[in-house]
Amino acid sequence: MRAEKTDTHIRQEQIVRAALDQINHYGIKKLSIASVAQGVGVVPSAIYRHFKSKDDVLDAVPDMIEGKLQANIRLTCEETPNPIERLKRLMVRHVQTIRENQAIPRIIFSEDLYGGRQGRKTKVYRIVMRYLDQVAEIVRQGQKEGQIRPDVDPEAVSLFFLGMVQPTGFLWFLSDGKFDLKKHTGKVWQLFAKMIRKE
Amino acid sequence: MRAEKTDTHIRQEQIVRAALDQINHYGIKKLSIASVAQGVGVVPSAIYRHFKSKDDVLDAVPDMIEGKLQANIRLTCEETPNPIERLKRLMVRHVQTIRENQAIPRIIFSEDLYGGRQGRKTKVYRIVMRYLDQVAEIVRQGQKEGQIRPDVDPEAVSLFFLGMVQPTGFLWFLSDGKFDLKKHTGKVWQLFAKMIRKE
DNA sequence: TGTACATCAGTGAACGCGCGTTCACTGATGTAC
DNA sequence: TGTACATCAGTGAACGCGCGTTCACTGATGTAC
Repeated sequence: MRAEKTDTHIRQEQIVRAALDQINHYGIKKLSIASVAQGVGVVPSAIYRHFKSKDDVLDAVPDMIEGKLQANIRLTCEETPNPIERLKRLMVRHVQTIRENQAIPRIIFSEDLYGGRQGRKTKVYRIVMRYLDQVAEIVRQGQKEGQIRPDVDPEAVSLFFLGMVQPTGFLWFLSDGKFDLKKHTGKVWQLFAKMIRKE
Repeated sequence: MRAEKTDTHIRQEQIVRAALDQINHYGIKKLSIASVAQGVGVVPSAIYRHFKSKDDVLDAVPDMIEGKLQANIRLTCEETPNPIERLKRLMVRHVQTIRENQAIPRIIFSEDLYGGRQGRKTKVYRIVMRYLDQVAEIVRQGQKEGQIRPDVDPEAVSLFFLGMVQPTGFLWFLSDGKFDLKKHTGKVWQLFAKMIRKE
């Protein structure tokens, strides 16, 4: 059966999305041009109409991840102006995003991403640093408004923010979902809030 | 040239060590029976005298990692009885270990480890949880001795301990060493100590 | 002390599978006249 | 409105490479007699 002819811009997005899906469900190791093609509903060689190589497909994946991170920040900031509340909701969103997209840790830590091509590491580094900067900015805002202790270093806090989210997500992944995410993020958040909140 | 005939127990250790080395230098993706064999100084097929398959070689790697983590705990506890000092030194050691063995994050997050075989995930989960328990135990000790605030949850603190170390190591890896590990772990430790120390 | 044999690690050639990639061809869609 | 042609996405067969794994053979070491 012949697949419907579709504009290359649309196909490109479908392909990247299919790649992300494949990674979510089966992991990077199983990601092949064949499986991506099947996800899209075309024959493997058709992929090469839209991307020059598998590496080119992988190149597009971090951009999609950045999109999700940035959306989380935007949505959170629209939701509430309160800095501490922002941090809390951003954490919940972040955990939720990881939960829905196991692909994110899988990709971000994967060799298949970094081994293949120069510069991808730098790209991901930039994405993470940007995210951390935005978190630090929220912290500074909170200090200016007097809700967050002025004697804590915003950069360090942003690292801790990541440190709140990364290990829990990791353990959740390792345990195949048995690690109680809600309970542990709750506990960790309490401690985090205690650390930064001005009494 | 024929390699010297060597006892299988010794060879097995050499092989696992060589695998770890390969991963440290070139990443998991490049880990092949051929490269491991070269590291050991034998011909690829010789590996099969000592391991049934590549998967069996990979199975042995997490044990070696656990050995390093446990050694860190042991050495630290021998060095000082002070709980807060223990945590600090354990952090330094942990970061140092990651620095020397990029293989550890590379393996722990890798699909090549989990994709291959059932149960390896569980094994790593157990290793990490054990480590966290030991950290939590140090925290409890500190609470008993009155140096650590009694109102913080030891489990949450142990997660934060991991959260102090994991993201920094990750960023260091991503940035190819440009991320200033010493400076940032210093900052993060200060914040961590402030959080748990009883005034 | 010497001989015969068993054991076992090392070797290199070969196999087979998965998979990324190429290529000539097909057929649908849009466009010029 | 109809015809000819260009464009471009989809197809399937085939190629080639990397790599894990097998296997028959080699040769060193240890052991029994």
